[in-house]
Amino acid sequence: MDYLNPNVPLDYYHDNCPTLMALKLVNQKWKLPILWQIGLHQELHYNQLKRQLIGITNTMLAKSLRELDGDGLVLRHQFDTTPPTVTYALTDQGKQLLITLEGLREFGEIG
Amino acid sequence: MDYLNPNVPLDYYHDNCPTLMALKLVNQKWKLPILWQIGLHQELHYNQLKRQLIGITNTMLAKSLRELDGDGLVLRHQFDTTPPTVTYALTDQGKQLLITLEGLREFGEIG
DNA sequence: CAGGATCCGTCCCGATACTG
DNA sequence: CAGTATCGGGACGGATCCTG
Repeated sequence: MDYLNPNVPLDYYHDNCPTLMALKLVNQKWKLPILWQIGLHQELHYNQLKRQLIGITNTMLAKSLRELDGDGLVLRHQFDTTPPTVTYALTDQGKQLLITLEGLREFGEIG
Repeated sequence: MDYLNPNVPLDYYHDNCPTLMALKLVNQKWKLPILWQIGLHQELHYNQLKRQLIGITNTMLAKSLRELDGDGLVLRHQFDTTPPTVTYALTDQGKQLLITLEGLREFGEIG
């Protein structure tokens, strides 16, 4: 709780504070639901995933998955068949993040 | 981890899932820093708070404080003097939320 | 001292259409 | 099957100025 120094602008912390960095990983509409679904099924194909997430568009799903992959939360497995097959699974980090966020769930239920 | 039902659109969960609700409380640029600062000092005047948060504008600080108050995370104490004096403190919920988010800090440090 | 009002740029997100 | 390309609206955040 000692992240803020009066002489440093906030943007510095947004790029360095671990808590804010962790929050940024899931601060987009579909990211957490995507992580939940993958965690729930261990491994999912792109279209399987899309069917679970009612209302999501290809644009958002593909973009979110790319970012989650880049952030090391999900693992993309591509099989070079025709038609192509891709599956997504959680990394250990992704699993750890979901576990950590369970703490928030209890809070939300109280409030 | 069983929040998502294939037959229900996501917006429903955004308004009902405790985890997403808890996340929404702090999913704005200055909210968490504001909570940290108040928690750090127990109680702060508006301008004291503003001086700690380098770069924040009156618009954002006042708006964030109003919302945090409305969400039950901070407590606004107004003294009808001239000039007016207002102090902000954390509610028990606000304190609890900060404690919970400490879990995220550990995660961010690993990643 | 503690804000409110207004304007404005940016980025998130959705809709639609197309592809190796 | 698993995406990409493009367009557009709306919310979020910042800048500036004003006030009881």
